[in-house]
Amino acid sequence: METGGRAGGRVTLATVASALGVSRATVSNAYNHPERLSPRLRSRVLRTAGELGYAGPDPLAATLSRGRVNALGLVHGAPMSFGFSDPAAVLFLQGVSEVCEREDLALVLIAGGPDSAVARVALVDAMICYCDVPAEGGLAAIVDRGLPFVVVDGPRLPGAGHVGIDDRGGAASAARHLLDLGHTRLGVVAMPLIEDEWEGTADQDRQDRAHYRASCERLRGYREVVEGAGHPWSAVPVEERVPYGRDAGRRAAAALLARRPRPTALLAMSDELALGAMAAAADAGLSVPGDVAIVGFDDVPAAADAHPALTTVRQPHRKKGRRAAELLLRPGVAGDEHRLPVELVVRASTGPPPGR
Amino acid sequence: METGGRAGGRVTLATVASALGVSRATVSNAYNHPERLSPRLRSRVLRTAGELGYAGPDPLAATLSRGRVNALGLVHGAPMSFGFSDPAAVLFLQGVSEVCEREDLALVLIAGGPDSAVARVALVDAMICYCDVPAEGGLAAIVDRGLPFVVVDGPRLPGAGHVGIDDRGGAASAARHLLDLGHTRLGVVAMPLIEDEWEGTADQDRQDRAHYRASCERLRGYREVVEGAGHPWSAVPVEERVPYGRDAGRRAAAALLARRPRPTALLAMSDELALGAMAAAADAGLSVPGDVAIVGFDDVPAAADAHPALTTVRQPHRKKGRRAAELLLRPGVAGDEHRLPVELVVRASTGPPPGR
DNA sequence: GGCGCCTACTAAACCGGTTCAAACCTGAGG
DNA sequence: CCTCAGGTTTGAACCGGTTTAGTAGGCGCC
Repeated sequence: METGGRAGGRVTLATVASALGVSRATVSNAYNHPERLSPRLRSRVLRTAGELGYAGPDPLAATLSRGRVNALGLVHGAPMSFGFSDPAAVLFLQGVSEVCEREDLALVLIAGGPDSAVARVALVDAMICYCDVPAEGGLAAIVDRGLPFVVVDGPRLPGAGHVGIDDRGGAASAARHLLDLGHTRLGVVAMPLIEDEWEGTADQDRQDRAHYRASCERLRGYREVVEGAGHPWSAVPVEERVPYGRDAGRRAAAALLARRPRPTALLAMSDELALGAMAAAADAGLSVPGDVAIVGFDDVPAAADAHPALTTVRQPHRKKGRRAAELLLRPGVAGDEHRLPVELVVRASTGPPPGR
Repeated sequence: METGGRAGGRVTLATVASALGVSRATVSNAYNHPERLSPRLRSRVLRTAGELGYAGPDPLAATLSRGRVNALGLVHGAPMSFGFSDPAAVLFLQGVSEVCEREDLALVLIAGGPDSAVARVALVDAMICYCDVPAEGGLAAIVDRGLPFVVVDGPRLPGAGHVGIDDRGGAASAARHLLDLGHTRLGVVAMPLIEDEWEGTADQDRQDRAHYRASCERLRGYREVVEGAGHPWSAVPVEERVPYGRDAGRRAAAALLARRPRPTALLAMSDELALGAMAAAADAGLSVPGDVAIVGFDDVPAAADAHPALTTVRQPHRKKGRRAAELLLRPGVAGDEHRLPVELVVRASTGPPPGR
């Protein structure tokens, strides 16, 4: 029976082996290669193990021998709890976890970015970097460990897989939609451009120094369309707030809507920001899309449920998660690039500018 | 010249040691106990390691020696992706991850329940069981491994920590709120009671066989109040749907609202179900709370954002997550029970019954 | 000059398994 | 009687580190 601490140390495979007078290899085989044992001996081994309170080979030791952990790592940027507060991230996680589940893998969440102490020692076979990766080798710890990895939404790195979307094209389609409706006074509700926690109106210099790839690309998409239509980009205010949640969107939009002349349309870099912007419009007593049109990015579930339903750029978050995980399971496929499609989804939050 | 290391082989601590003509212990110390080395030798070790492409001690091997993984396991019930689609679960995860982050631990997500292959071999120091645990030893795999664990919202198990809420009391306060408003014809939008994927109106027999602890308790809370007020429980239809998402709530509520006489108030066992029920009310052309009052359970963020804002029972999801994780960090505290408070939050989705 | 003490380093045991080549049976075929 | 085949079982190397007890040498102290 199981009593508390058994004197004489822990019960290991060796304990069982010597209790039976067989070799350790045999006990190991009883668990891992039943067919190599006579059924009779095998059942003796298992019974004795049971009596001794041996729960089977220690996973850690087995892992060391085998060299395979059966776990995928997922590296988040700063606050990990953040990864859960962003609906887009949650969808991504869902996608990753679907694959993990199908393949019987554990999913190891790692906070603090790719250079954190945790990332350096986490027990995984491969890593997914779902965080903004500074192009100049912020991944040293992971690369040095020799782990295969894929970068999501980040820069394309040699030797690593890559999954992303056409951020620029998606942003461009959002901007084009507004211009097509006749808007000329636009404002941008921006995600952070640089990791300095700064808030305010990002001038051209700051925009040029933008670091985060997704922010960069989306900004560039907006800009290309605006300038392509013959409007000066300098007339489009870019309000940056941190972090990138709903409240940030609300504050950024409040600032934009307080401008005179007031923008007639807002380009938000994410749905969360857009949803915050809708709240800001309500705060200001403005109707959407009557007084101000708002378009988001992501198409999270809340976008369709919003009042009015949010026009946005759909990207396949779950599929991104699945693809990232699958990339790591097929050896040799790392190095591949996967760019998933985006699509403008026109709903009720956009319409022609007032007075037109 | 690398006489010590075998050509073609991997660079290990031994490779570095023999390249330098020092012992392995010394190299190990260079990384783990710098103060035990002369600075000069240490820098020689580090430099040589760098030249040889040695990235530092292998985390897996180090873990085997040390006996500590620095990771917490989180066991989910069936589809893990589910854990992410339920907003309450996401909040819980956030709580757990906050602690993990603070303590520099990885968070290992494990699908398939506590008896899955993954749970059996996952590399963790302790487990959080965030899934419905059959009271009769469905946790054998984890118990056998000797891992400390806490059960969340499940049965109280000997030797394990426990975190939960007063489900019965919370449910009771919701029911009492409706009765106080004057409602007499109630309906229950239920989470699954038994793990058989069944759908329909749960009769008394099925209610008695209910397995899932939270469902049981909430049901009992409703019932006690209803009967305490002198109404027959048999007159209260309990509609069970699976899974426990918004769509399930919508279908269950549709069935309830199609009854004649129609219930004037719905008790939903979760906010997701309640939100689905609100959609069903809209489908039926009924106003909330004018024609039908709806009360949820959980107080997820979407509850406050709903139209009308949802009356519900608040439970501290994040705190539950934090508490569960913290319980595992303090040795010897396992075995403790933590019952967190709930609180009725009255919003706009409840009011007096029509014609009163 | 003997003694204790400190620093810098090492040898060897240990963590708990997996695996591969070789040894050991046992029975069939020649 | 010998050989060969085939299924069982084992010895020993290996996975890649950490750690403890202990040694060698240098130094101050009386």
